[in-house]
Amino acid sequence: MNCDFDNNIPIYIQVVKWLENEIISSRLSPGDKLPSVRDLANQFQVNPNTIQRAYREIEQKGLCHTRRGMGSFVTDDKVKIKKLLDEFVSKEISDFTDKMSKMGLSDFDIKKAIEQYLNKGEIND
Amino acid sequence: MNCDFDNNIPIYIQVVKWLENEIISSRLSPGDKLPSVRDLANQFQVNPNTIQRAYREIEQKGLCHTRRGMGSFVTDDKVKIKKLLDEFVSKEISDFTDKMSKMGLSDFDIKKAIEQYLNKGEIND
Amino acid sequence: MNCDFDNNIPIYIQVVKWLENEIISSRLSPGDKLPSVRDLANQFQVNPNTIQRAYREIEQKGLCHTRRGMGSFVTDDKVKIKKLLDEFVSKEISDFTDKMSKMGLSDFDIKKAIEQYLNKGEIND
Amino acid sequence: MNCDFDNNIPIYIQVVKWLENEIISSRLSPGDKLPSVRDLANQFQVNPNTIQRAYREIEQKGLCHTRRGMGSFVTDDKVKIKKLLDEFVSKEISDFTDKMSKMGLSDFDIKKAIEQYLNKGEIND
DNA sequence: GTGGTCTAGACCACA
DNA sequence: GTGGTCTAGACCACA
Repeated sequence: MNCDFDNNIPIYIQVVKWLENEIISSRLSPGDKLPSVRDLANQFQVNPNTIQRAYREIEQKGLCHTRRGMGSFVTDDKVKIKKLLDEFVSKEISDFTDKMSKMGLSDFDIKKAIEQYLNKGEIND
Repeated sequence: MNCDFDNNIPIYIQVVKWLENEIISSRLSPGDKLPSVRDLANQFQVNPNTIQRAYREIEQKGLCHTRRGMGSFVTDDKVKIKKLLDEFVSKEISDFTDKMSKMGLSDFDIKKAIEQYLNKGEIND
Repeated sequence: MNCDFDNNIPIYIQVVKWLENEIISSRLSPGDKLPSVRDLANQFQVNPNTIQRAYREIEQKGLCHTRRGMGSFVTDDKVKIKKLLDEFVSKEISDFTDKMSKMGLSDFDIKKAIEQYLNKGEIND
Repeated sequence: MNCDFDNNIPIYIQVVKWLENEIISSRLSPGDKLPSVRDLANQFQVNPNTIQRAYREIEQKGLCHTRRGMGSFVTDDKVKIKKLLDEFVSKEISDFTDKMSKMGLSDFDIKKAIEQYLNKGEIND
């Protein structure tokens, strides 16, 4: 994240996305404590209210639960997390291939472009 | 597009993206007349001011020019359009693979997932 | 309502309850425009943000939808409204009779007490 | 009670309500020893300070008195308890019928709904 | 320390 | 005019 918010999207939405990302990618595990509202506000240099709103949203989605005075914790529902991960990956793939198709790339072009991009990375490493 | 705007992003920005897309994908060719502000406002069911603003933006980017009383026309600068297309494709590919990597997919996983998705489409067609 | 909030319950929750009440009791009909955020804030003498939060909650519950720049409108889903009314009435009745039972009143006592209370009203009118 | 607190109301207030309820319903009789602060804190899984505060409140209302080293005891003032019971019942009845009226139920509807609800219980028992 | 609510007020998007 | 986001900062509930 590194605080580089897109100015055209509400900050709290971007924080929601970031938190969901942390959870479904397992960088935060079930039961883990999320950073405190104040800490994250400080880290991202935004108002605590903005962070709080983001936390409220992901709590409503059932991705975490809050214990007053103690903090917020990632849900223990591993099935839910897995399902969200699968949905996320599927959606990204279909969005990506759709965009490429609209730009005139054939399926073959798409596969080739991906492979070239990934191989380039391998050589660089 | 189909008028399904994301409520969290200014509509004029989404219209800009849509117009750029039309141009760099060659659905609108160099020299083609863009739809009139009124028509597009009507089609997207938004305020003409919003479309106006989008047109102003892509004109500033040099993607179109306006001729008084005649309308707006796609730039004739094919090199510029081609360059934008290449940049767009590169950016989408790197964004996509980055997201997949962050979700824990290896390069091999990514290629496989793409292939599966594309093959599925072939069978269905 | 008349602005007499219970100090022990968050104001926005009380506003949510009030709005739900207006809708399920049909004092506001499907499609009706809700008061503007600013107007209601003024009427209840609370901060617009507080009212906005209440509106956000009932929108999430599907009781209204918001059109930017135009206002919020009661949902057209009459079935949903009817269902909520039925649930509300059932819950109030069971809560009420439970409380009365816990206070030692028999079913007969409860019926009698209700009748006496209602008849008293009739005579007074 | 069963520890299912409403998160939107201070817990100590909910404990006060619960204790008053125990007393005016005669589940706790005049002179009876109230549970110790620690026991109740343990039973409700809340901080002892919270229970302490609730006890202070009902002591101020004259519903119990504390004897150093012995615990808290329900007041012996039966008249006071009876009066509170009557007030409670009256208030609940008028609140209930008011709510039902606001939902558009006539007096007849209210009586009928109560009777149906109570009869249903009888059959099930 | 940690979360929750609320206010006053700024500024933006859209009609 | 109408809704939406955000900030700075106060004050409360709970551990």
